[in-house]
Amino acid sequence: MPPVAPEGAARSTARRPSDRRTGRGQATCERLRRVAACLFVARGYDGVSLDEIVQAAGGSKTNIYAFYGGKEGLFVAAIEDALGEVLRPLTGADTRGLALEEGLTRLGRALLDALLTPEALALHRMLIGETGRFPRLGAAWYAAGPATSQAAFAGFLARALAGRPEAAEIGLLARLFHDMVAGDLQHRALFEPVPAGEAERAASVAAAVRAVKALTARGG
Amino acid sequence: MPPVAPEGAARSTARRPSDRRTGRGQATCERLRRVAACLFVARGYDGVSLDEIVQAAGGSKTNIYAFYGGKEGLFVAAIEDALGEVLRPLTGADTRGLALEEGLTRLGRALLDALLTPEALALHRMLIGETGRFPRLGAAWYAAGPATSQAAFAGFLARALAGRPEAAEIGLLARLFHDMVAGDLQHRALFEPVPAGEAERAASVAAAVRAVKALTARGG
DNA sequence: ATGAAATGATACCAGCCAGTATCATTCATA
DNA sequence: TATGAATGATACTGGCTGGTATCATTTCAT
Repeated sequence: MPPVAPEGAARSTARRPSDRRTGRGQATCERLRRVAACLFVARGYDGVSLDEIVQAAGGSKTNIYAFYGGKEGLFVAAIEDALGEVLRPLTGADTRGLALEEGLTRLGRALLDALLTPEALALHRMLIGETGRFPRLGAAWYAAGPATSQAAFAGFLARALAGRPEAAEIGLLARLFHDMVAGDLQHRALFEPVPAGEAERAASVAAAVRAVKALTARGG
Repeated sequence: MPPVAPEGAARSTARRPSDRRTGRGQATCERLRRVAACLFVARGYDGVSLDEIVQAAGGSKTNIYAFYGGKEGLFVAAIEDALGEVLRPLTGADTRGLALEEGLTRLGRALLDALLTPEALALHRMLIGETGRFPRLGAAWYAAGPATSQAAFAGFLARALAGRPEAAEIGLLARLFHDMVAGDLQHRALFEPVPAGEAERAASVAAAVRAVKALTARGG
């Protein structure tokens, strides 16, 4: 039997988060996060047990409590990783020097292809379901997803339109373009097994581009 | 001990769905469905236990197996009810004889108010999460929600524009209008605790209406 | 090298849950 | 009113889960 713990010290034998960490420990820690992200994204928080994660990743439940404090901590860490991973392509398109139509088409298509990825859809689905329990993750998704891509659209529009509309109009245009490109296809993809194919994506982007051109042809 | 069941008959004492149903039974059956809908919508399939439903609704687990065959059956029945309930306002707006701007504004606002209801948002969230397990329900939601309201928009546009654009363009316009009105506000509402207020709703509808007017001013 | 700390494997606990069984009670109907 | 079916209450089963405890093994700083 261990000696009685001094006043204020941990009274149980629960493992405290380690300060020093072994190389092996670091590897296990990352493996756990990667595997957990995959499982959590596919089946949600309640749908995955710690035993399953451990069995797939190696290590042991002890690690989860030592590294992440518990199931919730592992979940948050894993999903924050996945967020950055899935939405990275949103910021990748290079539109310097492109004209309005060409640039919007490229940006819109990049958005659509990123959002309709199976990984992005699964993550989106899961986050919507868990927003009640983990509000911070939902906010992070919105910030990294729609907010980011709308900002990218706005930046391009400001350049391409060379200040013709007022700044406030630019933001609105960007939002409308975003919704016209992605709204319906993403919505349907969340409920159907097979996301829209090449033809539908191109048509959706083309329609949105035509709309923006019509909206900017006169004063707005 | 019951006599040995004849060949092919139910071998266990599990209660078969009843053919005759008592008045009390009918009442319990409906109470179970109502209460279950409320709980399932709020917390999802796994988040609600049969014992909890029974405790809140009265009756007993026996009823659930007799009336609905099990948890899944009760879930599907309850959610199908809720679908019809929540999306009913979508079809309520009367736009006969209204001009383009006035009619679109009224329809758009009706859509937005229906979609941003706490009940609709909770149902939407939950359905997205359970689509993997219950694909039929997701399809039913899309059909009763976006598809229905897009059809309503298309019907009005066809009347208000008096056949000016071709039919194919009408459908596209309706979809774009739907997405411009609801896309961003609904998306945000799914992740934020408080949905958009009066000012934002009016602004979103107004922007979408202006866009449609601009798109139809010339040939489309 | 060596010993304290980090890590791994495993068993365990308490609680929850879907589904079933059993028996008491209530209802519809003849 | 009498009777058989429908309904209600309750307990049980088998399985799973998050979290903890225990002890063996590995790592790494000294």
